[in-house]
Amino acid sequence: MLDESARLMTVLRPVRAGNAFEETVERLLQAIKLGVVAPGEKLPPERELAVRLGISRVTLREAIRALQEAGYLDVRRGRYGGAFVTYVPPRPADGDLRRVVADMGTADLTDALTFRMAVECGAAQVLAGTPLTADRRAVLERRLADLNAASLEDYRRLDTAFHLSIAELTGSPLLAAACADARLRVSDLLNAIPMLQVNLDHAATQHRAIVAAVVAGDPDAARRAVAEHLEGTAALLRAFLS
Amino acid sequence: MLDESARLMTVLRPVRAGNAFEETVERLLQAIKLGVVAPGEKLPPERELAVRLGISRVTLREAIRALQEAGYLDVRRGRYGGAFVTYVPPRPADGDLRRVVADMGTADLTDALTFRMAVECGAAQVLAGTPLTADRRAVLERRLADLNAASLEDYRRLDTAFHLSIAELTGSPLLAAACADARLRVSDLLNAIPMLQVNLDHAATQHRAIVAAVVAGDPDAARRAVAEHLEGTAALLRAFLS
DNA sequence: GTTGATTGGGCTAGTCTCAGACCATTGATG
DNA sequence: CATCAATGGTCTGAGACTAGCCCAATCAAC
Repeated sequence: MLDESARLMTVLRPVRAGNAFEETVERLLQAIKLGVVAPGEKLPPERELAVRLGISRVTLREAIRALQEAGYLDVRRGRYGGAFVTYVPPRPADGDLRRVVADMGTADLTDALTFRMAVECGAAQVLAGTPLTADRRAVLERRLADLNAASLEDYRRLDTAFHLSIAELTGSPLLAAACADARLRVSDLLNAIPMLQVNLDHAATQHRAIVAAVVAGDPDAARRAVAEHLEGTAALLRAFLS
Repeated sequence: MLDESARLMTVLRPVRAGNAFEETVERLLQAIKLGVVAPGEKLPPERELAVRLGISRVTLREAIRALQEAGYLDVRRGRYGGAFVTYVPPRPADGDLRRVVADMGTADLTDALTFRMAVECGAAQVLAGTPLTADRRAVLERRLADLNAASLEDYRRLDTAFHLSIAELTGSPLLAAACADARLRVSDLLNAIPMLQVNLDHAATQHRAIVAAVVAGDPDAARRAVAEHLEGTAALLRAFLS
């Protein structure tokens, strides 16, 4: 990765990650696992969703059927029907984390963690560096409050919502997409980490620090706060690499 | 973008940017415009390139033919033949910038600038935050020296190389790809900006500051140095939005 | 109940894309 | 000058994907 060919690797990477079906399954799984569509809610109607995803309804339906058979969705016909999310993130059990880490491979893991660190810090910095309108500030503080009031059941979903809103509030779709992508790549890991009260308290303090720095308009502090927050996760995961 | 639906927009975005042909043209144009394949050099052989891009040779050849007809490539048959890059970035003329900005639209422009700011600052921060081996440090300083010694003809290409090596040196392919993507989205803009000596001198100072901060292992300073550097470009472009 | 709007289910004809094989050209090498 | 390896040029049959259409089920409203 040190020589001239690094950029060839970067730019001449695969144009498509797989076929349309696979990519669609992946994308829907994103929406479900990131909690964009919460358990009990339903996906948009097939026709609308197909347009949004830029694929045909046939392909979308194949993907939905795969997720249905895998137990993520419950599809019901007729008016007020739809594809309802049944997936509830399982409570992490001992050994889950080690298994997930082993499944990913150390290279992908460090790549994902590095990527997440860069884009989330960048997003926080950018957001802190621009004047925050009152309503945007309200959104951020609302997400923080929601997260602090969350049950264990909802915690990961609302944590995701909080983190992603930082990127969304910058107003850059590209940045929001990058952060969503980064989050997804570590979501299996996060779901496998036991949620201990001491860790949650620690995270809550860090979340408040992030919001405070953003509201104060201090890019350096925002960057540091996010970095510190993510470093906690990274350090925990790195312990499993040795 | 402030409500719940922001994440729906983010996650349920199009699965594919277009058909395989269009995406391939775009990707090859990246390689050419970013100077990954310099003028006079040739692309890898079709068979190899098709495998790398994950597409069929037929589709790749259609893309190559399009770029040939558009004047970017000169394709020669036989041994030692290949698709040679003929494109040389044109010297910016007055009015180019205004036209390019108008073509992009203000929304896409601010999106691209914001995205670039976030990922490049994030990359510099990450790189500064990890111990730099001697050879990696040498690569970075080599790129800086190359850039400082560049002719006007080579400047943009080597500037790209310098900026991208920061992301590449983090060792994260995802981050490298994000930075390459960000750079590409502003490359037409950068190419339309007249290269004035005073600006080049200014940029050179900032580039040195970035390298110094990275080498010193100071993430905050690195982040600030990159932010300041990119802010110059952004400010110049924003002037065309009013 | 009947109706009507909304939603999933399914079919078909046509286009895009692919894998693989074979042909044509070039030019360094012996 | 003949050879041959590397490279672009071309064809074909199969599979993936799409657009558009109509059918079937459901359920609130009347």
